[in-house]
Amino acid sequence: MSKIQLFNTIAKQKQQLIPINDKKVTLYVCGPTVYNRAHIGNARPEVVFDTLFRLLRSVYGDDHVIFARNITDIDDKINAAALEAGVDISVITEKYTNIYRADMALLGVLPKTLEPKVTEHVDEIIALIIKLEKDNHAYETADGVYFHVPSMANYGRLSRRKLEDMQAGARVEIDENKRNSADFALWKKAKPNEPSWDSPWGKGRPGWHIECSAMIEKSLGLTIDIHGGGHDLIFPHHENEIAQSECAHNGVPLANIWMHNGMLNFGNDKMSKSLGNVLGIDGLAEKWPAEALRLSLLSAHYRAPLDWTDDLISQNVKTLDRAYRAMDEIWDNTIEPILPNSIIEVLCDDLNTPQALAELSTLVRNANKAKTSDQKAIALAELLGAGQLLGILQLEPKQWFANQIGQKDDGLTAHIDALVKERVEVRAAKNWARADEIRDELAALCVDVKDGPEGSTWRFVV
RNA sequence: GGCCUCAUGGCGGAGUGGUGACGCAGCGGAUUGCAAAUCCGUGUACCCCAGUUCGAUUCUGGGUGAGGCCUCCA
Repeated sequence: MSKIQLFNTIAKQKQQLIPINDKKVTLYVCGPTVYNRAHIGNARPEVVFDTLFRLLRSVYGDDHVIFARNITDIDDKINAAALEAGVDISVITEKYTNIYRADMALLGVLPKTLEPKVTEHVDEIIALIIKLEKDNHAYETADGVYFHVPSMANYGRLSRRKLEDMQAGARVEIDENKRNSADFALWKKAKPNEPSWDSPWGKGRPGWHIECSAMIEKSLGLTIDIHGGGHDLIFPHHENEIAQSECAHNGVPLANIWMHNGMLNFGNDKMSKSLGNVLGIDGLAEKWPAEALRLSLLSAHYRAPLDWTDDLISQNVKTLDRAYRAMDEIWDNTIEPILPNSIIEVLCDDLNTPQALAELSTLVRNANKAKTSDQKAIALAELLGAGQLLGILQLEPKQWFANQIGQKDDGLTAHIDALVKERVEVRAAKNWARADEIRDELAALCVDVKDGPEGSTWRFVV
């Protein structure tokens, strides 16, 4: 069995993944708050951890990996959106949950094993808070229940922060309700007309961090193998998850390996709604093949920041085009995928996707050089397997090329066939002028003709 | 102010204590009626200054530059 090395944020180095139970490898990634559409930045952790999921499944078996990603469906921003639209929060959350799932499916992200929601775990959240309060890690105030950070001796392990340092640089306003400025809300008491749930502290709703602690405990156990999310979640979100869970569980670690993906950069400007440069997945997918968006997200190592540019996407469209062209030449829909060891090996080294793409280009070259039917069958099988691991190259090549210029009607295809047929005839008559003229006409239709000893073939190009 | 990343050719982007992947673009060749595609070959790079070392892009220290977090933003 392949050994998987992963960079553990908490240890600041690569460590071998040793599952607590290799028949039940557990992975949890923080998911979206469903109050609007997802942008491409939200997609990076989805695509990165989906690739990890695919690798884990290939190593431990499809049925032995449990991947949970939550849906946060209780939140101030959801309340605001619901209030503005004059509807119940469930209308907002259901709408955007469905859109989110559809967007991720577009990017080749596999469905999760579990998709816990906050609204379905309010009881567990309350139980956890009661436990923390009983053990003097939490206290009630006029507006809620807070976790008392100084009650945890080793708080700050993940983000390497010291309580004193944080207070020195604290920019948060002093909250008279809190005993310490670092304390954070476990439960917020409801203001009039806010959506709320009953609790021992009256009507209210959970704080931000507690949901993940409760959902992990219920769905996956006290300690999970891998916990992932964006780099920006290290503090305070993951730090606080650790605090809540470990204080409630007598110090039992919440996760053995913490993984964090780097942020996407957008030129000089941070993507923000006020700048109007938020790149939605739906908008990008109208302009580019979704598969190229996924490949672009995998083109840099997951921990590195990634500059998101049109040029990057365009380059990855070319990469896919080349791979599909190679597959098209040796296509046989009876071939079953073979997972190439070269790809598995580099992915096992902290998910080195750029190196995997280098291996992929070798596979493409092998496919182009394949002469015998055996060579072709193996080359195609390995390309399919590489695609399966990376979540790309899952279309039939013909479909990819057809998608490049949208839906084709039969009339156009017939027209192209006729032109190509005429061209074959004039070429046979060595009427090169007319042949070139027809090629120009075809080029205008985004059609590329290839002349070979056995006639001419054509395909759509970008 | 505190914590954390990063710095590789025209561009993107891996990796390594000793000939510096891979892709795109460029160039040469094969192939082609000419092309396209494909194959073969090829030039150009490791931020600066010290130190360790026979030897550093790779390790250590310092500097400079960029980014992230410290604000319920993936």
